[in-house]
Amino acid sequence: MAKNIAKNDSKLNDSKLNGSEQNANTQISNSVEDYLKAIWLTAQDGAASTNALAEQLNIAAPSVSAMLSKLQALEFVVYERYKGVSLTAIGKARALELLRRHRLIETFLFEHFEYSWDEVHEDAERLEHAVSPRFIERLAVFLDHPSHDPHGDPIPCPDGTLPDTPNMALAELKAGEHFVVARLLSQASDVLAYLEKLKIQPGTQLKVIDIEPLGGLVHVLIDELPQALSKELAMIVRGSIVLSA
Amino acid sequence: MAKNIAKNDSKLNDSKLNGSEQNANTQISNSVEDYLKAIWLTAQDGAASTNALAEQLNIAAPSVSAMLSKLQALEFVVYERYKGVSLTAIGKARALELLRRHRLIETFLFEHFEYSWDEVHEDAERLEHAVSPRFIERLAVFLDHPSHDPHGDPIPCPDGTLPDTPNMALAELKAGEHFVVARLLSQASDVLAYLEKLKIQPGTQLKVIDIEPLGGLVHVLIDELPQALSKELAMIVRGSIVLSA
DNA sequence: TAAGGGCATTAGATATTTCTAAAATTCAAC
DNA sequence: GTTGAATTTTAGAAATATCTAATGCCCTTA
Repeated sequence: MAKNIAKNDSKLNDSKLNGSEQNANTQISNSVEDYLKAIWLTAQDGAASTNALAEQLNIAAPSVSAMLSKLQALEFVVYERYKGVSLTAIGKARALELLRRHRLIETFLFEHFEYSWDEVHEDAERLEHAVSPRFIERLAVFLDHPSHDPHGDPIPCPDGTLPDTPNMALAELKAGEHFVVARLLSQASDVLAYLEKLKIQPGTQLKVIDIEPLGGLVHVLIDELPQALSKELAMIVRGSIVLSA
Repeated sequence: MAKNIAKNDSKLNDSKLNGSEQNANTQISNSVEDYLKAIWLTAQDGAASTNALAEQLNIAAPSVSAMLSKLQALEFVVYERYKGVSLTAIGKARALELLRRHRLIETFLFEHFEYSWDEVHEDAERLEHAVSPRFIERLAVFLDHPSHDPHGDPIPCPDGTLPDTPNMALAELKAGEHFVVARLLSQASDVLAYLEKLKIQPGTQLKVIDIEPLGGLVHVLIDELPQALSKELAMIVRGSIVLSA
């Protein structure tokens, strides 16, 4: 079926797409959902490359190619061979809806089922495809409509907007500044576990003692204790400057 | 692949099954899980017919035939062409594990997410395939290890045993006897809604006023109010006799 | 501007689960 | 026992999503 689509594709092809109108509310497969989410996570509002998606999804690049043609036919993406792919309004809405499910589920597992920070992701990854709109609505009420998940990532609202999220990197601060951590830009469990050991989590307050000039090593004070973070690690710690100590 | 299996099958075929030992803990598909559960629900410890399974699963009979051959090869069932199918010990364990997931999830949705009695089933049907062992373990703790779900159905224990469940049919009582409802043997939402309207639910106490001799109509007293149930309906209301009023 | 490397796509195949239509089997009734 | 209806299975096909191997495209570098 990917072949047929690809053949129609060969010259110019915005004409006569088959599944035209009904895709705003159509039931879509887990795979399609995953691709849409991956495109959003990879490119936000820009264009994602096939290889980047293949890596994000852990799927071989040719499989991604075939699926992109299918998503194009479904009008979830705009895709030009060899040029990358980006989400249409409908595709983006679907991606954000899935992201909302994912992050609400993570929040629930973390707050009520005593999951550790790095355990939530893989379970949420499967549950997000299985929950109904009713479940998500009730879950949001149960959690009292949180705006951010345990990693500090914003939870998309039902209307498709994203809550504001402090996004300054710890690595960009200057000596003497005070900082409150809002978000950790990583899903890697070893990274999260390391940061947890340093007591760096959403809500943590810290002070920058000094920044090493060459490698960008960041010296901070957390709970009166001095700690050091590499520039790379300090780049994924996001938050905002605070004025008073 | 079903064809290959079927061909090997033709004469006698308990020899050289391929996936022999590892199926006790192997990851199995949603479909396979559903079939195992359906076999258990249809036949408990006996043998289920192809058509009965097809109806239970809402799948065409030939599809069921093919799948049964596959389940046989996986050693989850004992299956003889034209003779019906029954679960092996491994298959039964898998079925009960899924049933445990299903009923714990139903209990959760009912007790904490304000699902109505008849809403829980369809959501549980999808979630049961998506939850991890960790999730179920935490859920059981969260719910304080319930023995029965909102319908009064027993929740299998992790070791594969089933809690005792009062199982006398309301239709089998005699005039003057007192009864406490434990279980409603139906998943049909119209049936459940009707019984809810009559205030007949697990825990309800009632008294039998009279039983109509020909059609078996049952007259009962619930909360001082007289009600009448058909024999058919009174057959799915299960529970136990109580001595004191 | 020609070559080469890297990225992306086509080609061809496999696994899984399902369907409808047609053939086979079973079993009960005559 | 034979027949006929009901049940069950085989045959053949389709949809979905994935893979590896081979080819095609693009763009930088010389």
